[in-house]
Amino acid sequence: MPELPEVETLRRELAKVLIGQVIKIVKIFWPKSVSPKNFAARLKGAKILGVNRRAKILLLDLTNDRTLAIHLKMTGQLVYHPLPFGEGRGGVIIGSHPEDPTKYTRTIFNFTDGSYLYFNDLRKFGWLKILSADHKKILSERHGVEPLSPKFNFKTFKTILNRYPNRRLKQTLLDQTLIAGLGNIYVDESCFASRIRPNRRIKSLATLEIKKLYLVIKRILKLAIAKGGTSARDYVRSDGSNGNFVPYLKVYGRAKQPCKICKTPIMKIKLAGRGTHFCPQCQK
DNA sequence: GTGTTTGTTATCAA
DNA sequence: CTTGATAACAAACA
Repeated sequence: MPELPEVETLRRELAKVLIGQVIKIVKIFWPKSVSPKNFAARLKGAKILGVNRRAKILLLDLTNDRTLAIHLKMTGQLVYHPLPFGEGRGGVIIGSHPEDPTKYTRTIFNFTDGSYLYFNDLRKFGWLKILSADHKKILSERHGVEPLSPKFNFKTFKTILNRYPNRRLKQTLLDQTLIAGLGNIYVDESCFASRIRPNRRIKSLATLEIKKLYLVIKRILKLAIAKGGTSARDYVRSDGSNGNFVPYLKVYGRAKQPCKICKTPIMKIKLAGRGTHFCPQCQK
């Protein structure tokens, strides 16, 4: 369930270790995850010039004006190993580590300095694509505003919401073509923090409610990034460790548990096809 | 065997 | 065009 804060955490961590790396070997264990067909051959010898993010997609900018785009979907992981197994690490040969390759490792990148990047993905929904500059632009244009960019101001947000006035709030917040990067966790958390029920129709929202929602979306995303993201299930950081945002979750994954504000049991319903958590007392 | 988990796209229906 | 629902992708877990 990597959403914006999780992918941004990975982007920051991987930028530190991947920029300047040259790809030596690519091993593919699940070919359906990658494209085009000559994926490995195309990447061999490519140098990583930049590590960026658009929506929930990680973008490794390469030489030759190509970009390796990575979407983790629900269960994808990117784990970086500074040194090959059995070597280095203080000269000590060590056994299995939590971040070692698993039965869910779908692709391995080996760099010329001996380090590795693993793409793990239990459910095989994630993908890795080599994009031309044109296709990268198309990909970007398919997505809406970045909620942490200066372009995401209150006026813009109101305009975006009003695009579909009859939708339920949650459906619009999840719509990647309108706002890029929110997923099930941060939508539920933002609705709670703004005290708005996620099933409210957009057109019923008061200006003050929209203002509150606008502010809490930015606040929650920033805090979640600062904590390294939410490891509710499969997501891990680039060193294999967990993110630290779970203790800050107020409704997501807390069905039937007492609301942290009023003690009322958190309700869980199905909305926009997704499990949706809210406090029936605090949220109106 | 059943329902649930979720990001995204496709498809169908009103 | 809007909206809502469902399936598909795939695997694990209760």
